[in-house]
Amino acid sequence: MSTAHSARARARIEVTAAIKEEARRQLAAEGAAKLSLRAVARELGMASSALYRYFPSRDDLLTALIIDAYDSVGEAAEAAHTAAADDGPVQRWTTVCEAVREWALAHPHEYALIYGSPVPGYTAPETTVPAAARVGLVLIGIVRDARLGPGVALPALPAELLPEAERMAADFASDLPPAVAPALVAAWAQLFGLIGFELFGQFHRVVEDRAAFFRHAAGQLALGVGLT
Amino acid sequence: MSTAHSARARARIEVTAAIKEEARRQLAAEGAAKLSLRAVARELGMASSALYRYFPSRDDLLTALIIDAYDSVGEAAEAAHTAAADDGPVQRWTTVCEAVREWALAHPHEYALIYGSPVPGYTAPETTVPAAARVGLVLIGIVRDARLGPGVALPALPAELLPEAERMAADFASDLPPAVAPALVAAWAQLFGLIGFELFGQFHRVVEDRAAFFRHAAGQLALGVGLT
DNA sequence: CAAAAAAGAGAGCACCGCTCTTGCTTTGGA
DNA sequence: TCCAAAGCAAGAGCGGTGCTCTCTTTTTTG
Repeated sequence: MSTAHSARARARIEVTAAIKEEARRQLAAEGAAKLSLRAVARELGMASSALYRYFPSRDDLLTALIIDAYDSVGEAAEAAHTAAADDGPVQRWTTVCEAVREWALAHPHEYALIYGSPVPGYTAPETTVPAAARVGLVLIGIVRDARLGPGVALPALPAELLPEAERMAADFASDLPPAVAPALVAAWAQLFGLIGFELFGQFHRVVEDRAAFFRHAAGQLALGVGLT
Repeated sequence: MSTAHSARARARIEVTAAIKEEARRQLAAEGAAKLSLRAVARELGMASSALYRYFPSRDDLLTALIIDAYDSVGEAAEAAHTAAADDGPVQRWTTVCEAVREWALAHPHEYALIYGSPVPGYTAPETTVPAAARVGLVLIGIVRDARLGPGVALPALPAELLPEAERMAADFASDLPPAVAPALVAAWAQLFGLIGFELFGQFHRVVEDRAAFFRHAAGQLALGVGLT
């Protein structure tokens, strides 16, 4: 047996962590495109071939970084959520959105890795799903906590969207009215549209005071999901 | 002189077009990351070094493809706009949004090239700006044509956003009330958030009937910019 | 203690972007 | 008309990449 306490197992954990750490350094410095296994190995003083004992391919290393990035932004959102526990729903929503934006501005290459175009052959492994959901869960939680009654000003759904909305609600918002689910998903996607456009330069010469613009847009998103 | 009519100049234009065509083929087939100058040259039966007479670097080739992609999606939006000239504003807005979405679904790698994470060393040249603006101009035009009066249900702007909104309006919506400008930019970014999330797999196991979902979300965006 | 498993190291393959040098062809002015 | 200049194609080569294979060393385990 012995998965945990042998010296070799401990060393493996440490080396794996060191590889990821150095890879994250290079990712932050130069972007995913320039992340090189050989450079990581060089920096760690090991032969590049030895690195393949820990990550069978460059894509596997990237996948590990992707999961970490999802967890990192998820943690940022959760921390902002708990820190704003005493505020009203709209304020709480806006605070979480701003936390996500600030995480993105602080980690642009990591953001690009997870919310930009898929890097290699673009097959996001199933492993990343739970980590990817964390930000969404925080947003759902805010709406859930607000316990909006059925009378809130959410527009009626068109008939063609009704089954989809009920399926969505059953999946991840079982205690909320079905009309909320599509609005929530849309706001979730739109949030990252705003952040991505800012980060990737589409707001160049279009938006100057980006913090104020984002705050207002995030507040509007909150209204769109029925928060008041 | 002689820019146009020498045999050499004609050949240059043809070869340049052939290179871009083959590059676009590879881009569509494998994505920007796998686009290789050597492979393009190989496919065209020329030495890879000869290709550098036409594009001084791989990034320059990519930039040319980026501009073409912006023009392509811009044309799609404009065509949808003119085709829907008889519809009401909301319907027209939705139609244009759907045209952009369909272009993205048909050209995913091109979409990723222009709206995903910046590919190489991420310095979008100033040349791309006019092409990049085309979709936005179509959306502005719809709102402008709708000639919404000041009484439309756009929420009041917070004080901190007022100067920014006036600057925006002066820049690209001089004949519209200032409150429209930030709403328009936000809707523009959110539109690509919706499309990007669908295209890059974030809707996996979240949204099933994506066309219906998108149609509804696009309609909500129209309301958000004051269309009725 | 010996066999087995894990890990490191090196050489090598095929590919990449890019540069430099060497010839050949077209062009345009004297 | 002829000839220098400019434009173009091709080849060799440099340093880099991901990845594989083989060989040796180290650690774990029965």
